[in-house]
Amino acid sequence: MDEKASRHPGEDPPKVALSPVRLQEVAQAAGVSTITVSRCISNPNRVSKKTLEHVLKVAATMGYIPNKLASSLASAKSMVVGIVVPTIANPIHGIIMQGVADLLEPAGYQILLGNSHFSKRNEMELVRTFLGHRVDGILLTGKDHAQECIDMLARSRTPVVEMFDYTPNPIDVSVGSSNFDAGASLAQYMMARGRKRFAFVGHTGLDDSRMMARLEGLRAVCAEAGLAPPLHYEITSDPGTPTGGEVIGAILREAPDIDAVLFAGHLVAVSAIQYAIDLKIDVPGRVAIAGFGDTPMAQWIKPSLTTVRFPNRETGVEAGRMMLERLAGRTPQTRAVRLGFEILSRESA
Amino acid sequence: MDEKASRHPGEDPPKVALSPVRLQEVAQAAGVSTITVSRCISNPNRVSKKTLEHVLKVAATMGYIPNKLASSLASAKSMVVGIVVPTIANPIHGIIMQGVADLLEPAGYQILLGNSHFSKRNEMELVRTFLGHRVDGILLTGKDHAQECIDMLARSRTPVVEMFDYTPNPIDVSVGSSNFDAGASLAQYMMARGRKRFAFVGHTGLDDSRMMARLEGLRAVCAEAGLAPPLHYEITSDPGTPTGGEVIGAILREAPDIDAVLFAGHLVAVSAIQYAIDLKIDVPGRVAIAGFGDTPMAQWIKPSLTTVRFPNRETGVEAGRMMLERLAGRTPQTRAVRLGFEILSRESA
DNA sequence: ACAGGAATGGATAGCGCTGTCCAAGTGAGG
DNA sequence: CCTCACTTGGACAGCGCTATCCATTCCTGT
Repeated sequence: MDEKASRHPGEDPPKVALSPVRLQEVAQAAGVSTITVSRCISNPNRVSKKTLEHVLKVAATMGYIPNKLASSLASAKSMVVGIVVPTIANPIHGIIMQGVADLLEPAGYQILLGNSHFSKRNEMELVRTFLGHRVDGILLTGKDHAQECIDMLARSRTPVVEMFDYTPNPIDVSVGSSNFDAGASLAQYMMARGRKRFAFVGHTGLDDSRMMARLEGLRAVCAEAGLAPPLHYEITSDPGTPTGGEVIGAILREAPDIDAVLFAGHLVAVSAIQYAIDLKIDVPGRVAIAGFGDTPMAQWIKPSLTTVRFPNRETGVEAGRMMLERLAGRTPQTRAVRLGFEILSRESA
Repeated sequence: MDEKASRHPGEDPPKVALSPVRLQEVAQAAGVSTITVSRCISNPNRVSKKTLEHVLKVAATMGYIPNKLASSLASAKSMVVGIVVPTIANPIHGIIMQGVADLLEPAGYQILLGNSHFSKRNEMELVRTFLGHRVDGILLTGKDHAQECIDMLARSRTPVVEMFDYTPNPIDVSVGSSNFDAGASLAQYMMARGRKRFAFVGHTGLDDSRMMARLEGLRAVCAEAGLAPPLHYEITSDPGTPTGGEVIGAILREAPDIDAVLFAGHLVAVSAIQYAIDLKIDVPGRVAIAGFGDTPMAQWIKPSLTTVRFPNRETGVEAGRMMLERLAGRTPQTRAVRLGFEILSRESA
């Protein structure tokens, strides 16, 4: 009926891949106009029940799958949100993403995923790509971003949720916990139990600013209490192969007055406890050990690990909720949501 | 110059969101045609160096971000691949995905992510959605899928990589390890060390068929060796809160001749060892304990856990490699790649 | 029986880009 | 100086869908 539908069966042999069924073909088969089929798919209540059922049946029979590319282009809504994490291999980000996904997927949004590998530059490139895909929203991990990235985001008017770290000045909206506060609280917890000389073990390099913020929190509390500034031991292990344990012996040898060691990661902290047991170091008698982040193992080990639990899943869920709000065109009254953390007081400190 | 470009500056006030710069506007500003700009973006070597530089500079100045929706629609190539995992919260899938992403991202592909929550029905819906987005390829976790999903995939002619489980009959191509073989190998390892009476602990419910396959492998080896069939203890804990430890006491009480316990998960196995120590059960003297899957903790615990290491990252990398092959239009000679596993012989068995 | 409005379906014109085909410019050889 | 191959840029026609506006139909109240 339309010359545009230049699919002359039999004229030339079908291409290698049989091209997918189009809206127009469904319309033709169902004896209605294209727009009616369109409405059946995306606006069912603008069509009578009878037509709807008929069209849907024809569409199903033909195996019709609407082309989202075309619909997104025409409607300027992609129903896709982009999310940037430093690395998916880290379960923390997996859990946060799961929280996000659990909110967004039921609402009909798809997730475009990108790994920044802790690089602001990569993050910016990912944001550019996402913007190219005309995502309806973008979730970013952390609070520090390239200025160019921030500008690009602002110009695009795309809803942005920054998550994980608490920041009072988000690009758009944000949700997270304060690592400075976590470090400070853990220090206070230790001091309340009589600890006076602190060491901090972690690698503050690549992993954005979180580790550093924890150390800063510890430092601030020590300074305020008139204690000696904490010793800082940098370890540069890949995740999964911590040498954190080895460092505990060295610390006690080099600085025997140390009576509390904070490990930036939970994995290192657990391994340190194991090492301490092997070395017959009394934990927490001789030295208290604590970490950041929780893991099942932390409670099974003897002595069990005192640590800070961050609400990762809650962060993801809240981030998803906020994104949904922004996607609906609303602006939440609190643009920066501060989530707490919990000191799990166990045996090691 | 073109009436179609109906953006009369100043005629009516700009809309709430300043609409993004279009190819045509860049072309106009650079004094070239639209197609030339298009080529500068996606086919730079079809344009003279001089024009290229000029156009790129203009585009950068204007903050031009090409609309991938439009380009994908026009070129029938989206540069997006979809990937379905049961849940991103599980680090195993995170690691596999990281492997996939490490191959695909540098090649310019974006990743559309979906969680099936262990449901074939959800998986099918995700596949349908992905197909709607006209992804260039789809990666699926596991080897069991809804028939309708398989048919849909076949009809679409989209490259498909099934990963994680080994299957000799993939929809398209596949890569993974055999859980049956892993169960069998671990059983043989145990038998070679004199173990005669086996128990298997795990929850074979939700988590697709992997746990079951491991048990089947164990069963087959027991049968072949003329041993009593293994006892099967079902535990139904959520991940992260295993009650695996508690079951070990019960097993030894109910079936005192058991001298080897296989745990379907590594987390449960580690917790079981902790419990065994508490209960003063001699491991591996009284009973050997082993698991599937490795975790840093497995080697730190005393006694350290004998377990099967699956090459998760390698699986992801190989899956990414195969996808890239298929995306390039090539079909690898081996359509089903069988990756091995490694029995990490440690102290607990 | 008939106006008035809701409910329903259709025609038209793009969304922003690229594939295809063609025109113009460029340089080497005769 | 002209022809021929080659390089470079452009015009045109869609990709498959939806927004907008318009034409029906169908029901209600008077």
